[in-house]
Amino acid sequence: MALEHAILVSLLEKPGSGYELARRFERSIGYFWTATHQQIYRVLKRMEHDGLLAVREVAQSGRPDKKEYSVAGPGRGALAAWLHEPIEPESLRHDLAVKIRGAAFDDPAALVEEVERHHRAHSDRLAHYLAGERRDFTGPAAPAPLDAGQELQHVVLRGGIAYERMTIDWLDDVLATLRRLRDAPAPAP
Amino acid sequence: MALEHAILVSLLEKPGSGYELARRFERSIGYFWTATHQQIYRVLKRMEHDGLLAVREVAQSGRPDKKEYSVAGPGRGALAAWLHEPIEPESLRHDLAVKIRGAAFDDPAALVEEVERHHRAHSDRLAHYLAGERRDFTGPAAPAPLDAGQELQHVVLRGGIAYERMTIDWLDDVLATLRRLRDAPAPAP
DNA sequence: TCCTTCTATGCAACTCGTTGCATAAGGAAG
DNA sequence: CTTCCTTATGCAACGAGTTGCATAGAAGGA
Repeated sequence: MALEHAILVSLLEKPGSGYELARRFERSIGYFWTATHQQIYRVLKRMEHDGLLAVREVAQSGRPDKKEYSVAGPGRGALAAWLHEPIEPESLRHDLAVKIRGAAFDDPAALVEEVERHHRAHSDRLAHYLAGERRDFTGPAAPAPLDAGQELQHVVLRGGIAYERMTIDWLDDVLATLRRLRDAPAPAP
Repeated sequence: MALEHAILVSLLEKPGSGYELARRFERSIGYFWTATHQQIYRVLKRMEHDGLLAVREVAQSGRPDKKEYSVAGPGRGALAAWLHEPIEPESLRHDLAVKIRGAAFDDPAALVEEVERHHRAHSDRLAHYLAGERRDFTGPAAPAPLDAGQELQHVVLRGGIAYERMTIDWLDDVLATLRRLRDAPAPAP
């Protein structure tokens, strides 16, 4: 049910349509929770039916009409209730780690290219996060002082930055290990 | 389909029953991929039906019989094929981050306890990983030199250790931010 | 003696999430 | 003029994952 809560937070930060939410889930909020537009539309419909959200039909010129969703009173209540109940520390789902352990039963060197691809992807994300941090929080165009909401968004973004930095360092470690296994003769078991 | 591959890797490392796999998914492999016993039993059945796995009924004394699964030829092939096809860099699902952003619309201070709980859980996991590293890879009882499979298991474990260290540092940052927001008067928007 | 825990497997019902497809109007590129 | 991209919403089918429950023998503690 965490998608519901992510939607509530995003709509509290700024009301918007399903389409707009889907795009936010490719950026910002999506760094910590992903969803496709299908899922978002379905959940929005259910949440509106349950009275958590209010809809407003917005006619637009030059583009299709949209339904703008905003959080209703019970939606705020549902979010508050969730915030006060404890959640389990998340567990990772890291398929690359599975692949690396699997490489022992195949050719470890064949993974080098794949790991390099991931390395580039994480470097790109890091650059993107750092640009966002300068733009919204630490650069000259950023508001000062920050309000509570911005402070919290910033600390979450710092988590994303720390995650990408850690991952990049680890992928360097993985690459060094794969290359060592490729170049060194395998020791007898 | 990544659960299939995680199961293949785990069974190649050591054949075992569904029950044993479920316990491995609470430790070792489960640090990077989680699954309940229901899912494991269902997927094992399907994989056996598809010819990826072989089963052997093992009678035991003093406990129920078990079905020991091992990887069949086509299973090895399926794993190799997966290893050679590129996968998308994973995206996080971090509900605590959603909660932190949501705290802007509730009481940020109310999250302190929850974040401290997560801090303790991650510290415990880190201690657990470090103990495993000493036992299997760096301590006096560890084999030397390590073979390729052990080197790869070690680099994956180093990733888990780096992740926990990074998370603990970030949670310290989160706690400092929450306490600052609690103690400082909110600046006018 | 009863109650719980451990080993071991499984069904049924449900929600969550993905993939493929469909529609429809406007604008930009070729 | 056609093709592609963007905005905007949605259905249908499937696969992934969770939750609750059931069974059953052996061991161990209250």
